[in-house]
Amino acid sequence: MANEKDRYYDPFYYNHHEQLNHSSFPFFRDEDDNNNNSTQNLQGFDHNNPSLRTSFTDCLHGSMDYNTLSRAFDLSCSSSEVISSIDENPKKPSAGDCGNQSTPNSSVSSSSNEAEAVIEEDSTKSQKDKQPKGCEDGDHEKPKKENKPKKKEKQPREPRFAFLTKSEIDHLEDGYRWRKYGQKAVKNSPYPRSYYRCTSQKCGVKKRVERSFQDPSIVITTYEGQHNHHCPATLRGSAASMLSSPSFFGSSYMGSSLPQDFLAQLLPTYSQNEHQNPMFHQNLSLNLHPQPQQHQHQHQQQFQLPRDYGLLQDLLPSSFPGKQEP
DNA sequence: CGGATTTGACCCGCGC
DNA sequence: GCGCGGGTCAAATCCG
Repeated sequence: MANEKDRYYDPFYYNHHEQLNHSSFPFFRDEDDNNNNSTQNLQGFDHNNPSLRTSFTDCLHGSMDYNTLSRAFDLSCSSSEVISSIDENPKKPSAGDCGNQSTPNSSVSSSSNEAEAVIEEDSTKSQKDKQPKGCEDGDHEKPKKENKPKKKEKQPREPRFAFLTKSEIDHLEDGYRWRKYGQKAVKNSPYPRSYYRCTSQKCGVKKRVERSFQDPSIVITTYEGQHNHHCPATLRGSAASMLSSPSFFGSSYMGSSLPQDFLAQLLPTYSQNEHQNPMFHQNLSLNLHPQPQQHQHQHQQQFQLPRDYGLLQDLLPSSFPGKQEP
């Protein structure tokens, strides 16, 4: 079914419709201002332009994981490799609060390995998963399924972000601890889909991991929700604390020359911590110019631009390559 | 022994 | 209403 919903939902839609490629990829904003702005191509963003590629990727270079960036950009946390973000939500999700992070849109992530795309899935599907069916509501000791929880009111699902990652590792390390709670065979795919939940108490973040059957080297990781706690296993030191701070962007960096200044400062700091960052060892070797050299980089890293590219545009200095002039 | 994973069963939404 | 498929539960099992 190639309806609009699937179009946004299915990562492969973009691959197959070449809306998502290295020369242009769309950014969907989950704005109320919907639709006219629902798609935003990165005019002037030439991924083949080395200077541009490096300007952004360099900064994130191998040293930042998606958690870091997502925090920095007020995103939900997720794992590796991201290049672009697509929001299928025609309307503002406004959910996924889980606490502090409330600034909408914008999604940036970095990762290891070579990412193909990032898609924010929508919350229109069922949300029965919102609450555990048969859990603690007292009256059904024989929980197992026959508890008809009297029509839970339709509660919007958390925004979801799907990451396409080129990796041989299914479950990519992202610094958070996950517990697998399910696995399902995927229709038309020999590869199963795994379901994980954040092990942190009161953190309802979930993620699904599956491998593309069309390109088995690609792992599709879908995050749902936002962590309401700090990443337990990642960034230590200054970069971590800086990025973890909700006020980070709200302070001196906001509204100024964000990417270059911010990233320029960030990178060195973080790089010092490379050896401390577990992710770095695992899959953060970076290849800024993906070329036939995969043999030496089993995992390559790229990252994604903020989902709300428009917002980023505002923050970009005019000298930033690829910045759109108003 | 406690936590994580596996896995079959079940629930639920959706399309026909 | 029925079947399908996605998502979740929870008992069993594994593992450090």
